[in-house]
Amino acid sequence: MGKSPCCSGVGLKRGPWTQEEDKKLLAYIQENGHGSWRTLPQKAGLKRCGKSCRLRWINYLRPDIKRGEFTAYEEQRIIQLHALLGNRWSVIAAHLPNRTDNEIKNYWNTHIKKRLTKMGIDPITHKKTHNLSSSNEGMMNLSVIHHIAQWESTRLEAEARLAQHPKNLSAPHNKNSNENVANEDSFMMKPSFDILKAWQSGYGNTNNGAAQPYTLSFLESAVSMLAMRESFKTTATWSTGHAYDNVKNVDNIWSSQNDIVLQEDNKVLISEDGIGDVLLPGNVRELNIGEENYWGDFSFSNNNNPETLYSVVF
DNA sequence: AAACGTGACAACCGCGGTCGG
DNA sequence: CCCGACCGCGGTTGTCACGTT
Repeated sequence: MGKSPCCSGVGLKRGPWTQEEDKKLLAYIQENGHGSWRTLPQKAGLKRCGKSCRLRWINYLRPDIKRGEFTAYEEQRIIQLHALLGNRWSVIAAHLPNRTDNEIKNYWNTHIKKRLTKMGIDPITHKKTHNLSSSNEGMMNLSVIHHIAQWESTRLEAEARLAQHPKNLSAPHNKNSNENVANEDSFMMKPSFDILKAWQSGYGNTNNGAAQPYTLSFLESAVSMLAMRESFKTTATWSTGHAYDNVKNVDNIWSSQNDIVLQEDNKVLISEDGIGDVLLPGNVRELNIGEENYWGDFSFSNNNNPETLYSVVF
């Protein structure tokens, strides 16, 4: 369409913003709103192009932006959303309150991408790329296997939903972004949120130093997780006061709510008594989590219904 | 202390979609 | 319907801070 480059105008400033410029932009928008970005710079007394102003506002000056390090919860959420959505940063950002798409994109490129690669996971496809040979091989493999299984699961579910309701696939870059997100929440995003519930109870320790338990939820998956089942096959009777009371004889022991606690020293305490909440001496197993994969993963299956497999993420 | 390398992230660029005349 | 202006997105680059040699 032959558009002129936005920031090539004569006399327009480029590069890092000064405090003075920030003040001018902030003051103008707080007073008048941004209106047309094209005309804003002149009105605000800035020698910048509208595009540059918009970017500065959206990615830096906006008052509702949350800055600082990403929490483990946010990181997990990014990974899961990326597995489902790919590089649709704006959609991913819509599900991480107060984070910008640019910030998430940068964080992905500089942190998460490298970590996944190191774990032997292709950050684009979320599939395993090679065998691991680190000292944490066992744990790393579990993590990788689960990551892949989870990705496959979300992908298959999303595809199934798409096949059932193709017309519901909203067009990208909808002008009305809120509407767009709402559609995805109720439709495309559902599998992802099922998984994400696992992290919603918080992370690590509380302010007073007490261990904070996780609230776990489970995603039924049709994906074969044989490798993981073999690794952790221990038959135990499982009975809890929680939502899965009716499930007995679970292959693996990690199953009820509130009985897994992540400690600061990268270990996980697991209650074997199935009571949850209270980790009684003698009924606790200690489990090392790989140095960087605090999404250390486990699954268990229900012997009464071998077809039903669950994934647990913490 | 200087040069160099690396990581983090802010900022820019070009493309495609949307809207209004 | 067409076309140009505008906006928003994702990929890429630039800049700075910090660590290492």
